[in-house]
This record gives sequence, structure tokens and C-alpha cells, in this order.
Amino acid sequence: MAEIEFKTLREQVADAIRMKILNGELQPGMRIVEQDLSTELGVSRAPVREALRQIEEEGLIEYIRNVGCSVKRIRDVDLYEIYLLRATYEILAVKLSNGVLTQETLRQMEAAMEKMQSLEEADFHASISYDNSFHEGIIRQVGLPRLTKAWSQLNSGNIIAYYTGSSDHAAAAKRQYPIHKTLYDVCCTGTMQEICDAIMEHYMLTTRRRMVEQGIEGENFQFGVKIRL
Amino acid sequence: MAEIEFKTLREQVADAIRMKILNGELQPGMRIVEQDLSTELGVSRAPVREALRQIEEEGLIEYIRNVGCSVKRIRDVDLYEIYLLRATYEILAVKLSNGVLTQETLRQMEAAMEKMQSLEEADFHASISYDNSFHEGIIRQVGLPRLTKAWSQLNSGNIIAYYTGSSDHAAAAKRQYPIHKTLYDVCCTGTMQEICDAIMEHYMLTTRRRMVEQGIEGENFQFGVKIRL
DNA sequence: TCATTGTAGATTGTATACAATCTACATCGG
DNA sequence: CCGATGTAGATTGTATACAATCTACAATGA
Repeated sequence: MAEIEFKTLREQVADAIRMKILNGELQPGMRIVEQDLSTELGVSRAPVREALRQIEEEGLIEYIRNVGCSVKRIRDVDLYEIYLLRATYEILAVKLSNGVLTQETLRQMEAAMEKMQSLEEADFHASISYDNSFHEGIIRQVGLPRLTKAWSQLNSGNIIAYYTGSSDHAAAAKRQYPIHKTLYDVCCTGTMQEICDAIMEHYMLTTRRRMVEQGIEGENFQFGVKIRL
Repeated sequence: MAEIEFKTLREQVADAIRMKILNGELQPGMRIVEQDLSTELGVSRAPVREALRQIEEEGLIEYIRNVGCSVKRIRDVDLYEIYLLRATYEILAVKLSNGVLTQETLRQMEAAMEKMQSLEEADFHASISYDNSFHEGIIRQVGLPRLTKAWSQLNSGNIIAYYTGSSDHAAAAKRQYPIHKTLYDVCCTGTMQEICDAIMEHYMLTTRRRMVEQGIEGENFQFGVKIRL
């Protein structure tokens, strides 16, 4: 019998707020008033406050005492940092695995890629979800809870970055499959170092493309081999 | 005029709880009851709850819904993970700095070392504080907020690990200076790769010693060169 | 005119009260 | 004797009410 997953109001409210940010209903820089949220969602302020504090920890919103909170703006430097850290975590995971991905991990990657292929439209939620699933395998494989948590905490920021950064979501969705196929192939056949380099390359290419889209040259950032871990 | 730092009750309560855990007043595995804390500290349950949730995020305590929360136990594998991640963050920082530590960073290290030298007794708080100060410089130097935050979040766990793991605090305090002096010298004169290796060595030696103290061989963990980043 | 100060409204911070849920133990039935 | 079930107490989850603080703007005076 499948476990029924009860969620506290706090968790449900947190999900709702994340969804609002994702939908663009709450845009970067926008103020969030606890009372407004609680009346809208039909709950009291207590669970709303707790949910907001949790989301603050995730880095999506920002509190100023006695003033209120607002949705954080994600800038180019944030995108760079998020992807740099994600790459670092995944490279660490590869090293800890001696460069060997388990069959289960590879299958998870394949499943994610398959879904990416059928991703014709700019289905934003799905695109992010498949991307996460693809990368999560290697982290989960290592089984270190703090590593997993640290990696997961970047998800929220990744979502906002994805949403606010790119203008052409359809094109981004189209790119998902080939980009990940390249990385997957290296994971199957490459040496440990090759896999690690491919991971960093994967993230830094995306970062660089996003910056070019926004007309930023990004000369101030260090890409690729220089920060080969 | 120096800014007066006001703290909300939530922050003050959080500090108090951390201190209780550090003092050993709240020992690993022990139950924490919100009402007890609030009466003892003379505040209502609201700020206590928020403080506990924050500390839960830091990984010091654990909540079970409708049951309560308890102080997390730190095991050998936790210690390994904490130090592995700290090393990873610091190595990333070194790479991002092209292996060059600023004068300010080096001075911060020197200041911390000087204090370590005068650390005759097993002054536990001070020992941790100086250690943090020594290592923080290189992280702060890079100026990436998420990296800084991720590194900081390991502090709490580090403290508990330090406290509960070692039996002979005086000996541990005595070791602080020579261990860090070795690392400092490499930071001054070594190449980027040498510094990175020294950092990993620094943490892994401590991890291994702790495990030997506890009679654990730690064959299941990977040390040093194997996970050279 | 411009800086300062005071006041009103809004919003968060905190306290209190009640509801839902879990744990432990006693009771009951086989 | 052992397992199932129900009940009481304790604890967290949630709602509501009040206090403290901040922002914005108007009023005041030089």
C-alpha cells in the first residue's frame, strides 16, 4: 500500500509560493505581504511566515526586518555562481564514484533524455524537471545527505535564472536534448577526468550563452579549463 | 558612529539554542520541547519555533511532525562529509583566485594563528572561532554569496562534530597551531595545486585522526589524493 | 525653498488561544 | 498471555489579536 503523503500547511504554502514565482505571478523585485498571501490562500499568517522563511533560506526571496520581503533578482553573476557550484558538486560526486556511474544512474539519465526529445513546445516546468532529473542521479548515487541538500538548494535559483534569463524558451527547450546527449555519451565512455571536464563544460557553455544573449561578454568570469577542478 | 545591532527575538533565541547545544546542555539525541524553551527563555512559542526551524535548516536538529524535534547525532560519516565539503569549497575558492591569496587573507590567517598559539587551555569556543577565522578568509576573498553561505552552513555541524567527536579537547587545542602553520606556509609559497592538495590533506588528516580516536578504521572512506579535485 | 519633525497607515514581530495529531498506557477480548 | 483498541496527556500545528517598527507624506520653522 502506497504511503499517503500528508503535507502541513507550511509545506503546501511554500509550494504555492514557489509556483507563483515560477509562473511569473510574483516577479523579481516584487513585494510579498504576508497578510495578502494568507487571505488569498485562506490560511493564517503563521504557516505563511514559516513558508516564507524557508523560501528565504533557499535564496528565492529576501527579508528586510519590519519592512517585508521581496522576490530576489537573479543577475548574471548569480547564474554563473549557481552553475559553477552545481558543476562543482557533480564533479565531486564523480570523483567520489571513481568516475563510474551506476546502471541506475545512467538509466535515470536516459529516461530524462527521452522525455527531453519529446519536448516540442516551450514547456517550461517539464524542461526544468527533466534537467534536474538528469543531473540528480550522480548526486544521489553518492548518498551524502549534505551534498544532496546543497545541490538541491540551488534548484530554486536555477529555476528563476532559467525563467528570467532566457527570452526564447522554445529554443532553450529544443537545445536540452543535444546538450545532455553530449554529456551522457562522455559519462558512458569517458575517463573520470573527461567526465568532470564535460560537466564543467556543460554548465559553463550554458552560462556563456545566456550572457551573450543578454549582451554581456562575461570577461570577468572564469570559464572552463581555468577552474578545472 | 557605530551601528547598533538590534536582533530580533528569533535571532536571540537561535543563538541561545546553539549555545545550549554547544555547552552540552542539549546533547545529541535529546528532545527539544518548544513550550519548555519558551518558558525558560521568557518568550512566546512563535520566535522559538522560527529559531528552531532555522537551526533545523542548519542541520543541527531534526523535526518529526506532530512529535517534536531533537538534537541530531553527528556520526563519523557526518564528520567526513562536513570536512570533505569544506575542503571542496576552499579548493574551489583557491582555483577561482588562481592560487593567489590576497594580503588581507594572509593577514587574517596570521591573526588567527597567533591566537591559536596563546591557546593553552582547552578553550573550546575560542578554538573553533580561530579555526573558522583562519579558513574563512579564502572563502570571503572570492566574494560569491552562495559559496560563502554554503561554507558557513557547515559551521554548526563542525562545532558539534568537534565537541562530541574528540575526547581530549586540550590535545586538540594544542594541535591547532602547528596544523594551521603547515597549511599557511604552503599558502604563502606553494603553487595553486599544492595549496589545494594541502587543504584537502589538512581536513582529511583531521578526519582520519578523529576516526582512529574512535577506533574506526575508516576504510570505507576515500582520503587525499584519490579525491584530489 | 529646504531640512526637520511629527503623524498616520501599513507591515512585520510577538503573544496567546485553540485544534489536530501523536505516544503511551490501560482496558478489553480472544 | 497476547494482541487490538480506545482514551488521556502531551506536543506540535494553526488561528487570531496585539505591539513594535518602518515608510511616506504632510506640517512646521528657519
